[in-house]
Amino acid sequence: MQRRNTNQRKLIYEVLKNTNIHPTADWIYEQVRKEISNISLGTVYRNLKVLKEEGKILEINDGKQSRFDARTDKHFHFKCTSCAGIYDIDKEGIIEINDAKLAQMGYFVQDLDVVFVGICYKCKTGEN
Amino acid sequence: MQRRNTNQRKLIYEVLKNTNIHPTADWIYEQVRKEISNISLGTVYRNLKVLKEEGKILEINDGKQSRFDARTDKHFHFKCTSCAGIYDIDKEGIIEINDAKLAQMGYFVQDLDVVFVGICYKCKTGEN
DNA sequence: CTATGTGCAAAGTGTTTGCAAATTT
DNA sequence: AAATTTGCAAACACTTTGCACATAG
Repeated sequence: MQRRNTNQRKLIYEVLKNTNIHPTADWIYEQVRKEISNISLGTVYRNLKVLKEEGKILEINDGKQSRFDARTDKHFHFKCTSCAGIYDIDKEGIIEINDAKLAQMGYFVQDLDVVFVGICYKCKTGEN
Repeated sequence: MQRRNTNQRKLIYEVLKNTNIHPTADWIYEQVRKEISNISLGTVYRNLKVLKEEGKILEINDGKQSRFDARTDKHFHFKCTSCAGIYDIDKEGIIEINDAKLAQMGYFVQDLDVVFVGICYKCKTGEN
């Protein structure tokens, strides 16, 4: 399939690249609406799906809603139980995995989803 | 709130304890229906919520559906991309986490969700 | 007896889709 | 010109909820 580079698609991707809050489709829709006021939510969903297929963005499953992330290099997430914020955690030096043991058990790991759950600095110190 | 031990609740919990497939609410509903034929899906959802509040079961978020797990001790999951099965992975000797570094970064970790994604033995060897 | 739980059906929420018109290439 | 994409609204899938009746304690 020969993809087109529509304004809608470009802008949706731009909006997502310029935030680090891992937004929902609805949040992206509201942002994009500021520029393309008659865009529909369906178009946002369709383009997020396309961008995901192209490997340009990731879908994060957070409860019943999907969130999206334009950062596609391998990294982890931290979810604050107080403010519900999702933060990026660089991979390096955080986790060590025993792949050999997993393979021995019959699980051939290709990917890894890690979500740390806890309290972020702001919430802990009452800065909010 | 003073909880009652209804047949519905007991059976839902039993069904979930006796499987390791991390079923959906609907699967549980179908099983329970074999014994209590007029139970409603709403009752299944309500009781799963109660059991979760009581800490007896866990809710696992898998795409748009919730799955449930009566195993509440700390463990990880492996999700096969081929058969979509979810398997339990014992915690021991699988992962090493640098909590100190995370705390240093301002993330105070209380819990950890890990999902390994890959191919299970059965799918890899074509046993299915 | 009374607070808690149930079955039912309707409503809610996030997401997807069919279609005719519009747009990209 | 042809194929892709759009806006719109309706449809969908999963989950929650209001209510009158039932039941555990």
